[in-house]
Amino acid sequence: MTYLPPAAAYAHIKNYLKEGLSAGRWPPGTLMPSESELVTQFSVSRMTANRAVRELQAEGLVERVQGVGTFATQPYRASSTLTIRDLHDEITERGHRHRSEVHLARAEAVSETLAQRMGLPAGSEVFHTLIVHSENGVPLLCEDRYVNPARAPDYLSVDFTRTTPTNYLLTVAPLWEAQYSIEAQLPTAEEAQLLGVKPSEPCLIVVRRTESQGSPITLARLVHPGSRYTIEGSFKP
Amino acid sequence: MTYLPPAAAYAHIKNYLKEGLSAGRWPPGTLMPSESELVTQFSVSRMTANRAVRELQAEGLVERVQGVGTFATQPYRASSTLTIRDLHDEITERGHRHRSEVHLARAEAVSETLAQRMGLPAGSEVFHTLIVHSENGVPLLCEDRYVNPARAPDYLSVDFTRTTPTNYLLTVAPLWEAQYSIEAQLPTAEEAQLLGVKPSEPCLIVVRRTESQGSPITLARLVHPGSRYTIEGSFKP
DNA sequence: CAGTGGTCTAGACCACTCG
DNA sequence: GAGTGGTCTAGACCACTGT
Repeated sequence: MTYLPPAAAYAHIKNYLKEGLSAGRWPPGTLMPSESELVTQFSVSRMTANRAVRELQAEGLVERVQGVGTFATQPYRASSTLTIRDLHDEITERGHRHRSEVHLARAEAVSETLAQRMGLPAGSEVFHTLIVHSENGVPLLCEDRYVNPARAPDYLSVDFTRTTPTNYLLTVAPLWEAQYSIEAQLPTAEEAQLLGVKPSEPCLIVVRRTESQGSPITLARLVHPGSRYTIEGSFKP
Repeated sequence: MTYLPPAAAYAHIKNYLKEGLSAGRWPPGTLMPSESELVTQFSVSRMTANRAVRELQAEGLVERVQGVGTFATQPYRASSTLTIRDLHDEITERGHRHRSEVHLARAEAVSETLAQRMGLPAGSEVFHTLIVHSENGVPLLCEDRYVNPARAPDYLSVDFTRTTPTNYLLTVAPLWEAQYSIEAQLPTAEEAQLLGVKPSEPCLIVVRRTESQGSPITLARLVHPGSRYTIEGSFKP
């Protein structure tokens, strides 16, 4: 979106509708102008009006029902774009030094519960890594990760002091889907020791499971010391 | 998107490009097919090819540069849609009972630091509420909130045992922008007491600042007991 | 200059929903 | 049947980038 001749017509229409929504005309659930109304009101072709409304739909501001009309949405779903970044990039972008310590990297037989959580057949093998990431020498993340060998057969041969599992897995299987949970917990004794924090230090724990095209890729438990790490973000509707 | 005649042409093209990206053709940064190439390859009009590529751009899968071409993106930005839900809806959707206890609701003069954090002029007044939300009688959230009176003059007269501040503020000022941070911390002594947890219990703390059209709306500190609450979500690229 | 993306038009056909 | 959204076309003009 670099080309903005004083203003594109579809953008005009989008603005008009957005401001109207913001101002409370068209309360949630009410009918909004139809495409043909916009066509006459703004003297544009239908494709242009359509694009404006379709983009609002993609942004979640309106709902459209074929044969019926366009409706303002209940905006409590204020969805946002949470950017999951690779910790390595985050650190180096701050101009700091990132280092990884690999404490474990091996193949294991899956336990029953793990097989279930990952969606793997019982009795199969998984790759298991335990890596501590630090920023300028300060431990920032303890990453306990299981990987589906079928999706990343060379995983164990990767040098994780040079790249991160996240980064590597993105090259092997881009375009994934993920479920995550974020919670506050005390670390396990081992995690506390690896991170160099007291066992009583609250930690921010992200559990993330990713899959691609229906088959699981990885399950990771990311433990951050609460005193050293926060997730930040912003969103616009 | 209810109407899918066997398959829309633009969707065909999107799929073709997505699968190619997923398969590793067009590694990150490389040039992708131009619109005119897609036009001949798929026998469609340029508008149709354009729509396919434009939607991929909106999804963050490609970058486009006018006069140059379309490029595959570095996918480490795996952006997602984090849905900020109203706790009341979340609880009632589980079939449980939500109750709010209002511990504080008054106007105050802003402190200097608060004025700065909210982006308000020093010396002005703000509304301040402190509400504890519980699910089936168990405290789940301690909500400490400051509100800009200019944006919600009737805020203090709202009955917060019947609606939530989030809900009310959405009706007053829809379409907002927000910055948030998520961290793990110990609660303050007051918060621990209000939530009925030990002061040593890790808490998930979300600090959210919202504004709309450049003027601040509210600043909230949401404290959840770590043992009772997790943020969950999923995303697809 | 040729090639790219950014936008727009004036039609068109279709599927769906409602009265 | 009238009105809605969903899609598509075959052109067009423009701005930008490279060589």
